[in-house]
Amino acid sequence: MADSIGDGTEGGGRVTSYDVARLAGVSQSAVSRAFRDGASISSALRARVQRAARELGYAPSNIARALITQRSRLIGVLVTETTTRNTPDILFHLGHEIQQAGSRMLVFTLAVDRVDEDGLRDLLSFDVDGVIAATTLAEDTLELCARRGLPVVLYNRHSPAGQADSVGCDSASGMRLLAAHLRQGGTRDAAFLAGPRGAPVSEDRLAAARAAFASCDMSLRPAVHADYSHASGRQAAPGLLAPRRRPDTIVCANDAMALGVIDACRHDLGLAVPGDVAVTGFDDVAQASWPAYALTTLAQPIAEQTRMAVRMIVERIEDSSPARERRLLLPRLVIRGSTRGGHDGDVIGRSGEGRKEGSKEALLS
Amino acid sequence: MADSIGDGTEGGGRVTSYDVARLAGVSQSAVSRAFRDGASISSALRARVQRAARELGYAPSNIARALITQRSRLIGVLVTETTTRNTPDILFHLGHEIQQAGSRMLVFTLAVDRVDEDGLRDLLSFDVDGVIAATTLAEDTLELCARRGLPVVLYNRHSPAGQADSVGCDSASGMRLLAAHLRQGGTRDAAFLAGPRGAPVSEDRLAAARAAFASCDMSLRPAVHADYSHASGRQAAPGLLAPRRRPDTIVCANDAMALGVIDACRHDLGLAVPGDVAVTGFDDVAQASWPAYALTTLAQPIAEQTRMAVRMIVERIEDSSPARERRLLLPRLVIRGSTRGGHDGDVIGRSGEGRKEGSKEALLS
DNA sequence: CTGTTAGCGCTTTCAC
DNA sequence: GTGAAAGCGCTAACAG
Repeated sequence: MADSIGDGTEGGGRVTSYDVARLAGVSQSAVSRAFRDGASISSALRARVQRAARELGYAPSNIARALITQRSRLIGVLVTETTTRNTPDILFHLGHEIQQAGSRMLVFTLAVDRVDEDGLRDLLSFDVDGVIAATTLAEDTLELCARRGLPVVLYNRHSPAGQADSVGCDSASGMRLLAAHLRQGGTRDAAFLAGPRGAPVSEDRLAAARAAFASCDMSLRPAVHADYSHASGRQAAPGLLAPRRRPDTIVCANDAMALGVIDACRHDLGLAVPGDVAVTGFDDVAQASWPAYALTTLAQPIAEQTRMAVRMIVERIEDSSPARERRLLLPRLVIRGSTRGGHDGDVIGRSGEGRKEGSKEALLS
Repeated sequence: MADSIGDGTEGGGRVTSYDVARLAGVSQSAVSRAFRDGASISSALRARVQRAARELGYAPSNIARALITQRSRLIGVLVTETTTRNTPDILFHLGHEIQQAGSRMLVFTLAVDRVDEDGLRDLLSFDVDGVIAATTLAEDTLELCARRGLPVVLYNRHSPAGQADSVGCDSASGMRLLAAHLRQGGTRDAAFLAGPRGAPVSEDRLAAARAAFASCDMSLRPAVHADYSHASGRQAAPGLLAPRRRPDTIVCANDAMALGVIDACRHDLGLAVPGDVAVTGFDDVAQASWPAYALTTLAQPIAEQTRMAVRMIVERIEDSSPARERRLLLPRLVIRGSTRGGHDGDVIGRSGEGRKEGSKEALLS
């Protein structure tokens, strides 16, 4: 019985639509149509072709198809090592969503957060249909993409000049939630542990924190910079918490650093969290919920954000209209044991759609 | 000055080698040769072509090239959600190494650890040059791949029938190191927390532990199964540690579960680690070294293993000889605070190349 | 609904 | 070292 792929005897090259056509006694077009839904072909013919195809173990070549359709079904995903390491869920969900959309994720991991012309050429060279970038892209690079007709969606950053669509997390509203919570817990003197200087996500969160704290009449010291990693957070802690003038709260730009700070407090400095110092993060990575840390943090709605990013890129690929929009989803405040006050496990705010801006769109909220 | 990609005026379609040829006043072949190193072309001509190319922002299409060369420069990487979540470093390093090798990683994330014929067809359809699979592939599926001429390298598992190359971690030698260490620390009665029933990595590690413990005259209770996650480890702990007949040591099949067990001990059950119970893991993920856990574990040499996997797949792609080999790299025992005895921070064993088996190769060690 | 024809963007003989 | 022509595996008009 002809039951499986590759019953064809030889061990050699690719099985082509031509082979299938011959075996089924039909034209190549028939084979082509049999493998594309919505094509006008009788179900009888389709069945015949399918049978011949599975007998030979035929699978249409995406590459050949791409050459003619101008759609590779490849989505380029740009990430830094930092993202891969500290927020692996982003990559995971992106892959999942892209797969759902019938495409595949081609991962470009950048050692440094900077895409130059070579990088762009690389992307173009692999014929990706679109790019989702969780990395920094200079405005002129974005312009080149636009000129090339290569859709780009920025993840957790945006193009001030509106040269690309973007989806991000509304840190402003998140930080307002956090500031209110901290205030209630008695925070008087908070320090901010930022990511690398100039890192968009960190800058955004820092600015948001500053604004939120100001409007709550709380002080926020000048930011100290680390590199987003647990180790760097742990390392920055002694300086941040010098006995002389120790802050009562440390707000971190991401969870990994916050976890490092907590470890430093308890294991290096002999400080109790949240007794001596409260610590907060941002992202809500898996480890934040582990009882050893119980980190109060703002949950970046990764599932929603990635879903949105993929939706946007798919739309742009189909549309290619140059309309640019910026979507901001709302983070939730997840209160756990690393801060004072509130009930452990409380979740404040609803994640999901927040604001939507764009050349064509009005502000929603 | 013609300094950057896309100075070409229009915003339209792709720039082809034909366009470049016309601008440079040469043939298409010349353009082709200018972009392939080792092609016979004068440096003068090459320079002229390059200039025209960058003026137009031309980048050769990998797809068109692939169609003729039969090399897509795409490596399919098969992973389960579990791997992505619990050992993100594998994916990260794989991507890194593949990129180094001049190819790109096409990620296929599987919801369940099982590749069937459809999955295979999918892979073939995307014209990957080869596959690195950190997932279960049935022997007959492997045979189909072989028949198709699709090279496959198995990661952390192997084909008993030798139908694919593989690279893994020598858990047997690792467990011997661990058993010796535990014995020294006074372990008398150890339990094993395994991953899902039938999961190859877990089965392998369990068998290795059993053998190692036996040869040290230590007992190892029948395995309890969880699902590799922190949550599942935490959940399994109460059963594992029932007061009646509590084991003095829990050996876990991976770090994530071990971390969950530690959390359960300290926060749910009021047990001290390692005072009341010692806990060990496997993998040495980032969190294992965080002071809140200080998990004694066997370090899977991910960097070496992924490098080896990529080297092997590249060789097979170039060679296509059907020789199959199995490589086992050595894990290191990293002693930290979750076990008794030994000095915190001690590292036992050298990671790196261990055994190498294969139809053509002799056993090395 | 089905087959025939042309051609996607590139590389590769083969002449020169 | 360089150009002309053919063709990779498929889809997209176009007839019938």
